[in-house]
Amino acid sequence: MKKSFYITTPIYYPSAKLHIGHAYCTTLCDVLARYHRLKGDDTYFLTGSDEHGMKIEKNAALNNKSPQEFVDEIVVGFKKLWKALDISNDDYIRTTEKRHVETVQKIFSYFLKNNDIYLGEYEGWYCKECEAFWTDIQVGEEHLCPDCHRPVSKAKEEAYFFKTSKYLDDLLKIYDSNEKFITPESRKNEMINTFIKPGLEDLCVSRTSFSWGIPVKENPKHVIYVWLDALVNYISALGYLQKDDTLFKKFWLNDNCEKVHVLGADITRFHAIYWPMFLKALNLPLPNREFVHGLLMTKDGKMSKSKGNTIDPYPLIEEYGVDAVRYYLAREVNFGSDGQFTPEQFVERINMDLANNIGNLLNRTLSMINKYYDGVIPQFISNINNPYDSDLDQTIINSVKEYEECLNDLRVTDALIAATKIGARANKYIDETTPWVLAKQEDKTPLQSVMTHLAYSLYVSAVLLSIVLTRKSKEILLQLGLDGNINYETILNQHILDNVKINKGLPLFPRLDETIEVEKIKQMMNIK
RNA sequence: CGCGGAGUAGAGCAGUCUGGUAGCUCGUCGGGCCCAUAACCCGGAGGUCGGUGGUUCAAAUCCGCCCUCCGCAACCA
Repeated sequence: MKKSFYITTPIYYPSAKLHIGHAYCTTLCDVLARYHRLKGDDTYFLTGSDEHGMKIEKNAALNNKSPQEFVDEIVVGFKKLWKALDISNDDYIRTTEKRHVETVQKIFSYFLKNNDIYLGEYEGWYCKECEAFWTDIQVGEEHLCPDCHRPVSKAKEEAYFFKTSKYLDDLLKIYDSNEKFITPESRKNEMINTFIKPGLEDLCVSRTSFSWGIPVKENPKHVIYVWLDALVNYISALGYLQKDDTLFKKFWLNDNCEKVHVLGADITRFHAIYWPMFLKALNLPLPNREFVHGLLMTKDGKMSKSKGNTIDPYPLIEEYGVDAVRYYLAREVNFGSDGQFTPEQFVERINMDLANNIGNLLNRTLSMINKYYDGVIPQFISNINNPYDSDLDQTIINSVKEYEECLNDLRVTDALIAATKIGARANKYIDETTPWVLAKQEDKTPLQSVMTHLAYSLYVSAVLLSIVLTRKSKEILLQLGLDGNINYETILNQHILDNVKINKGLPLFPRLDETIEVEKIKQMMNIK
């Protein structure tokens, strides 16, 4: 049976402009989605926005707009950024859309009927800012919100609650049975130590203190509180409890479909604890993996408006191209740990991996094919007397294998390291075989094997990197004389370039002058 | 003692689970090559692995204590 793959980003909150940190997360998901499509898996990639809540209501009022107008405008900006970054999402879910609202309401009603949700009066420590209730242990002796450290106060409010106790055993079983359900593992331990061991409270799933939300049908003065609303996007977008639920059946209900949520550490709790419980209560399958990605920070620490150190992805895309930005994001920071954005590293990464390695390899190879073979790649042959040929062949096979293993395990960074090994090996191969010497020999067989090996190495590199270099990979194939279509099935076909007329063009990635470009980027960063 | 992460060559990191000649990328210095985008290839220098005490024949790696930095609380993946 054909494999399928469903991947989601968090749905971003439209209260401010997106910065490179959001681009980071979305790009990683996009790379994974493109990989699975490339491999021929049935793939569905979802992103979207989480548009309800008190903060939106407030911000809209400050701007003299209705909440809907307010979010509509911001969401246009979100979509524009994803387009600029070549994000290949199959759908974009907005929690204010009818399809989502209806699904959430149906789920809420079902939970009510099923006794998973009850109307209670909560008396507890309430943090107004976080819109959250906390336990005695959690607020401590000083009665501070464990989340925002502001003072909390005893509050009583009529509210609906989800009975977490009913599903706690299920949750622990999930953790035990699937080691990779939440990764990195430290995130799972954090959940257990911080929230489960101290005693998990029932989750408050409605609010009466604001109105910008999905109304509870049975009791319209309540709106459904953020997490029951937001998390459901992952299935409402597929048509769950809607007239047309083809996608939901095809992906979510499909045992052969790997379902992956990528998320930030700040929302781990909701994804790791409540989302599995909701799904259990609905008797639905669980996602296979919840991957908590690291933060892309600057030297001043985490990016934030107040620090003035946020980085807008647009100027970077304009100046260096979408391929370079995507490559930087996918390669620089080890997926799962925090990383630092510095202008120096940005420029260095592009120069080393893209200009010097793959770009220069293409340029020097095509020059030689022009010079020695009038621009036509000869038939692929291997020189048995040349140990370097078999070594390069082996490197390619190993790299492809490693690339697949890494991506199957969501390790994007490692996969790219594997992919760029081919270019590095091929550059070395040129020095080892000295084709300019071979060209002077009468027997052209050795030269032929070198040139065809180089061309093929470039072909494989282009295909592997196509999930990141959405445009330049095609460019490589075009310069090699192919039509620019990426096809993974032919990746191990060494004869794909036999007798193809190359079409040498400009350097793929011009080498950047570090001093000048670092200065430029620093200026971009100062335009707060 | 709030929770969590981190301290390894000039920079950024891997290695720590499963103790046993300290590794990668970049920079730097020297050499090579000339097909190429001052690129590519080879070699050298550079680290008492935050500190300290312990376990051990042996510790970056295991255990104890201490120090420093960062994130989780303000619009913020």
